[in-house]
Amino acid sequence: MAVKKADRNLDINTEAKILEAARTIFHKKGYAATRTRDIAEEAGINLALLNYYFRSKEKLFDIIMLETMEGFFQSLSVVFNDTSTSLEKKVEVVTESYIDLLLAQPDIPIFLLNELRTHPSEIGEKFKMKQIIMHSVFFKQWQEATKNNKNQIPPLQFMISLMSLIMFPFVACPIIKMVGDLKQEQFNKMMVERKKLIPKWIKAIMKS
Amino acid sequence: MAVKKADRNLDINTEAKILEAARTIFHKKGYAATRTRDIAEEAGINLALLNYYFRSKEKLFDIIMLETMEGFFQSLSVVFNDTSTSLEKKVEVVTESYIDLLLAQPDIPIFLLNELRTHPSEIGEKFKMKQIIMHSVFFKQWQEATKNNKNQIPPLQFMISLMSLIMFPFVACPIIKMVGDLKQEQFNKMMVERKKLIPKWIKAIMKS
DNA sequence: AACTATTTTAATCAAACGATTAAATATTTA
DNA sequence: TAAATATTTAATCGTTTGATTAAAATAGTT
Repeated sequence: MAVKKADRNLDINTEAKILEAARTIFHKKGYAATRTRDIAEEAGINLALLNYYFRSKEKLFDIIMLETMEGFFQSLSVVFNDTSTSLEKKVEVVTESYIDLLLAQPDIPIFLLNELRTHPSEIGEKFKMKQIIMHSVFFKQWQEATKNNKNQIPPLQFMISLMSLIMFPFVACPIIKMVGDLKQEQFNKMMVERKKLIPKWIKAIMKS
Repeated sequence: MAVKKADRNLDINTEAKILEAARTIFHKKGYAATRTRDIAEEAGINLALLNYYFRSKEKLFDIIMLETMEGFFQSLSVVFNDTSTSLEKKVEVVTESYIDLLLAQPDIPIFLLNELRTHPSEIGEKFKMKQIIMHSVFFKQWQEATKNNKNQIPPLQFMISLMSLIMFPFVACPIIKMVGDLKQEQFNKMMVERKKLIPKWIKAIMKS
């Protein structure tokens, strides 16, 4: 009896196990291609248990979706509103921290983008992304830094480009590996290289 | 009777109608979220007819997938191997033609990327993308142009960045619209702006 | 130990979905 | 025109899938 109790405590909360399995499968396959039975199997539990804890596939998905978006935009918010760092430093920090994040969890961008495309975004509206990004310290610094350029680059255009350079390679990973005939390890090495390249390029763009 | 025949000729080939409907729905929802009944309804035909013409959902999908990839990479191949234009001109042409393509069919990049992620790529291997891109005139010109730089940018890194700047905004369209509080029309206007911005930025990067 | 509440399972339901069949209609060919 | 072929439909089959139910196992409490 005592042993059994110890065993139970070892393999975490059942709820947590289900959530972890759901995260894995949803991130990998997306909502539509995911079967609740897959999640149950991955979690090592019965299918009925999943519905007992989370009522429905959609409710479970909403939790994962919300949690994923939060995790993804939080880092951005923190870095962008640091009043103690320069614009250039922010670019370096954002680039480095996001590439690290994506190396650890490469499925997240395409998961988010693909689900936001299909699911008309009830979820997305919960985030005050507009507030977080458009009124950030980063944005004010950018406008300050480029106000003397003849052709000032619109802040949103700049923002989009920075995020493109950081995130797109992970979204396009399968194609890049095909075109460049790379294995996962070589691909990752390239992404690490980009931590240095992207800030350089951004500086070059700002001076233009 | 003559009238009926005329009617029939008007509404194209039934096969073509089904293909067009399949293209629309698959591009919009992806394979897993698409129901064959949706395609039949969109095409204005019976469900059985779809299977009569194309045997199965998967066979129909493969046709659309192949056709979509071909269309998407062909333009690239043509521009990249034009021996009569300069490197800078090629960047301009690629940027402009691809942004035009994506303004007309904005769903294509995320459709392709998402399907390539799930479906282990039997399809992808049919394309000799490596040949097309890595041995293109464009690549040789790039290496020539940057060979005197202290830190030569690896061609594949450059290629990735160019494609990122062009394509990612369309993939991230829903988020960008949320962050910038934009309507579709305003978003499109921004993309048109980028036709001029991206070649400028690329030049700035090349000089660095 | 006895009782209650919680957790887990096996079995099953009902709807959704891809696919098939057999028959009807239209078109082409002889 | 008659026979043969191609096109289209209504009805339905068999699986898959999300969800439920009722009962068993376990944990917690007195």
